[in-house]
Amino acid sequence: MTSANWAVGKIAKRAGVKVSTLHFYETKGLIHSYRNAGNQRRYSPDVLRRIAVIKAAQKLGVSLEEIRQAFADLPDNRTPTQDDWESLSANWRNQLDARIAYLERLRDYLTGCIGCGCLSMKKCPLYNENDQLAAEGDGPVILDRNGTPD
Amino acid sequence: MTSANWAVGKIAKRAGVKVSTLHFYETKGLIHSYRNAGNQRRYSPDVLRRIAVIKAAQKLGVSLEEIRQAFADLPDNRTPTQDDWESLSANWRNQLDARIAYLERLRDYLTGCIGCGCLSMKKCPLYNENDQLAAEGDGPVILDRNGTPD
DNA sequence: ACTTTACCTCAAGTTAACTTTAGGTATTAG
DNA sequence: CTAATACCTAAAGTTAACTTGAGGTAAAGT
Repeated sequence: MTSANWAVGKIAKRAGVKVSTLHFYETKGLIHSYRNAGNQRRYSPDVLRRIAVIKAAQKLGVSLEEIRQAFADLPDNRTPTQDDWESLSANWRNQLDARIAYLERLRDYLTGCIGCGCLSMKKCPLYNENDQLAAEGDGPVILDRNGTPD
Repeated sequence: MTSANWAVGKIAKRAGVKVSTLHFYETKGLIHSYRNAGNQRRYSPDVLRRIAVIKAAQKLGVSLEEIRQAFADLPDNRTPTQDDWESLSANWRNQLDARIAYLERLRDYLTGCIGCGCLSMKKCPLYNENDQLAAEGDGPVILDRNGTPD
C-alpha cells in the first residue's frame, strides 16, 4: 500500500496551495485523504500529482466540476496513471483548441471592425457570435437613422 | 440635442439584455440615463452602441471594471465615436493577443507533456507557467522516489 | 375610469472557487 | 510537562456579474 502519512500542511506547502484549498478540494470530491488516530488528515503522495493535474486543467480553462467528472470517470476513482492523464489531456486539448479558435475569430472580427463602423448590434459578429440573439424575432437590431422609439 | 426618450424596457429588448442588467450597468457607471417627470429612466439611443461595446469587450475577456475605465478615459465621458472605439479596440486587441499567445503556449506544453510524465510540480510549465512559485524557496517540488514525508 | 403592464428602489440571492473566522483539539518542540 | 504550532469543523465572507423578490408608483390600453 502507498504510504499515506503526509499531513495537510506539508502537502499544502509542497503543492503551493493553502491548507484551506485542500479542505475545499476534498469537499468537492477532487482529492481524498485518510485520517490518523487524532482525526487529522493524512495523504498519500499521489495527491500531489492530482493537484498538479487540477492546476494544469484550470489553466486550460477547465472548471473544477469538469475536473471532478474527469477524475470520476477514471476506473475506481484512482489517481490518474500516465495513460489516464493522456486521455484527459487529449480531451481537454480539444476544449483548449476550441477556445483558441474562438478567440482568434474574435480577433479577426475586431480587426475587421476597426474603422468599419459595423458595431451595430444585429450585424457585427463581435456582438452576435455564438448568440442565439442573432437569429430572428426580438433581440438586438440596428437603430434607424433618427433613433426614434417605437 | 439627442433624443432621449427611450424607456428601459425598449432598450433592453433591442439590446437583448434584461432590464436589471441596464440598472446594474448604470450603478457601475457604464451607461447613463435621464429621468422623466415620473422618475422613470429615459435613454438616448447612443446607449445601444455603448452596450454593444460592452458586450464585445466582454467576449474579448475584458472585465466590466476595465471597460468602465476605458469609457472614463474618453473625453468628457461621451459615447465613443468611431475613433474612440478604434483606440479602445486596439488596446483590447493587445490583451486578446496576449491571451491567445498564452493559451497557445499552454497547448504546446500540453502536447509536449503527453506521455512525457513530466507533470511534476516543479518542472512542468503547465503547472508553473506564470507562477511565482516556479522560482526558488518553498513551493511545488518534485517528489522523491519513495515519497516519504520530511 | 379602471386595470394591466412597465417602472422604481433596495435588499438579498446566485455561482465559482476559495479564504477567513471562531471555537476547540492534537502534535510537536524544548 | 508545557507552550507553541498545527489541525479540525462549520459557518460566514469575498469577487464578478448579474438576477430575483418585495413593496409601491407611473404609464398605457380599453
